[in-house]
Amino acid sequence: MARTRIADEDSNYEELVALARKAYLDKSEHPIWQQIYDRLAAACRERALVPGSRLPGEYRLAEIFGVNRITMRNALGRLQEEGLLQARKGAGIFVRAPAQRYVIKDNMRFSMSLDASGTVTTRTVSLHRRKASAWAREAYGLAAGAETVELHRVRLLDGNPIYYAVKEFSLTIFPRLEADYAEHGSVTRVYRDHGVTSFRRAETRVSGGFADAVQSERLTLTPMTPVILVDSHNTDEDGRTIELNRGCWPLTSVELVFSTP
Amino acid sequence: MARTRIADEDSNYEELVALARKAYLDKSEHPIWQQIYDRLAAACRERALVPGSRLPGEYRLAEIFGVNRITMRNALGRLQEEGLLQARKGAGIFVRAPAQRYVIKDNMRFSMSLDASGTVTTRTVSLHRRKASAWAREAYGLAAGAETVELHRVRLLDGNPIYYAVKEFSLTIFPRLEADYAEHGSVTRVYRDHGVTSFRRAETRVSGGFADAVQSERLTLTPMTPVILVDSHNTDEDGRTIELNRGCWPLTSVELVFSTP
DNA sequence: CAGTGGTCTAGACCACATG
DNA sequence: ATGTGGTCTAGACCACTGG
Repeated sequence: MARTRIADEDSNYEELVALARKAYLDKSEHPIWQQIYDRLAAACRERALVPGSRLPGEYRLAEIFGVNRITMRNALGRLQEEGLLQARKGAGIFVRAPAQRYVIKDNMRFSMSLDASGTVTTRTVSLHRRKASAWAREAYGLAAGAETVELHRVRLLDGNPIYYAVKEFSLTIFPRLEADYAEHGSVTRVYRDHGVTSFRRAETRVSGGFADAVQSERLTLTPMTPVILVDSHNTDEDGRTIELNRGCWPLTSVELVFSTP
Repeated sequence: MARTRIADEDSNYEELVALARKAYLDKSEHPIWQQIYDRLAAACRERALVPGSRLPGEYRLAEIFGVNRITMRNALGRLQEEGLLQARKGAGIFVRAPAQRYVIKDNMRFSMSLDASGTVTTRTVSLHRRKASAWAREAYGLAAGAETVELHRVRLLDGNPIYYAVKEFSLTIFPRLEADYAEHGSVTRVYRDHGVTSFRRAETRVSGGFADAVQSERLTLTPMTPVILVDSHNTDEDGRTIELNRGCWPLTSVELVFSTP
């Protein structure tokens, strides 16, 4: 593994030197940092820089591109905002997968379905009890001290995280949730095992914000990166709320489609 | 007018001095720029800094807060990203209205309705013909050289721009659009005058991006600020597409709600 | 411990908007 | 003509990550 990483870094190095070779345009019209940004952004999107691999350090990069470290940082900062790179203090700068734009159809009847060209997998981060949130208390009609179950999951496209969601369930509705989910790893399976055969997306709220520490870690983004937030809840056929969900996407990685049936 | 602006700037100055008076916390835990950012963000949200007014220059601000100009710029940069401030080269730094989060309900039957605590007004930026876009050619079934009409509008809350939209119409469907809209300033009126009495939102696509030059100017944002983009189209009762719309919101200013009837 | 990214300072030149 | 924000350089110290 370390073997391939080194190979990746080496191939990155050559690619970067090639990118830096071209002369800069007149800097009064196009700032140097923007030209560097453009070249790196293009390289990321073309996968000329290997997703998951590490870049040389900032001093080295500045040297390669023939600019001051601060100028280099300016370019790197924008690339992080767009989710093309992720810098980790003490560790280095890593190439993220370029943001393919996902198309998510929310048909208001079932859960979101996802159109993607790659392979989508799900990783369960944690499943644990907590004191019910205010949202949950209201939606499920719980008393102040009640417990709920929180499920944290990350969706990955070809191994790259693109969606982080936190779900909160009522133990009154799904008493065997923990064992059930642990065994099958599926929420719809939990539904079925508790007699819920039909459900629908009752409401979806979309807003924007900036990734907090947890969200940025899960999505391998630099903290404070802009994200799209999705709050939603599902109801069963009787109109009872059975699931609360709060999801988070890198800003440019998703396109949510709402259409009439 | 210049009178009140000066008064605003003076009151800003005193507020800023007050904000800078408090000692900074240990900077190894909380970076100085972040502490300055926090204080200014809070002041903007409380409207302690007057929306629309100008701040002192960066050198002066740095002096007030007792830091280097670059450190000050770091804080100011984040505030611009969040749409709390707007810097204009050569002109100064201006206070934007704090981003109240709007709740927009899209019920899939009529056009979006907007819940806001203030007064919403609409400003028409331009109405002109253009060569049909690819999107319009496909949606309206137009030939390659066909003309369409483009309408640019800005929505304001209490005078502050929060939404910028570009609509593209077919002249085949609305031949008298230009005169009609010029006279009444209403799209639904244009619909009615052309015999369209019932219509619905057929599809809404939500995504994220970064404001281009035009969008940032219309929304009084600093260029490259993150925004939420909304593409949608309306159809008449026969299912024929009659309107294409591309809208743009400052990232944290809107919450789009999609719910089942 | 060495190397990394994060922060901060100091000083300089430029293009632009405004009066 | 002046002052503005935008850019760039040079050098420094820190906290963190990793081997």
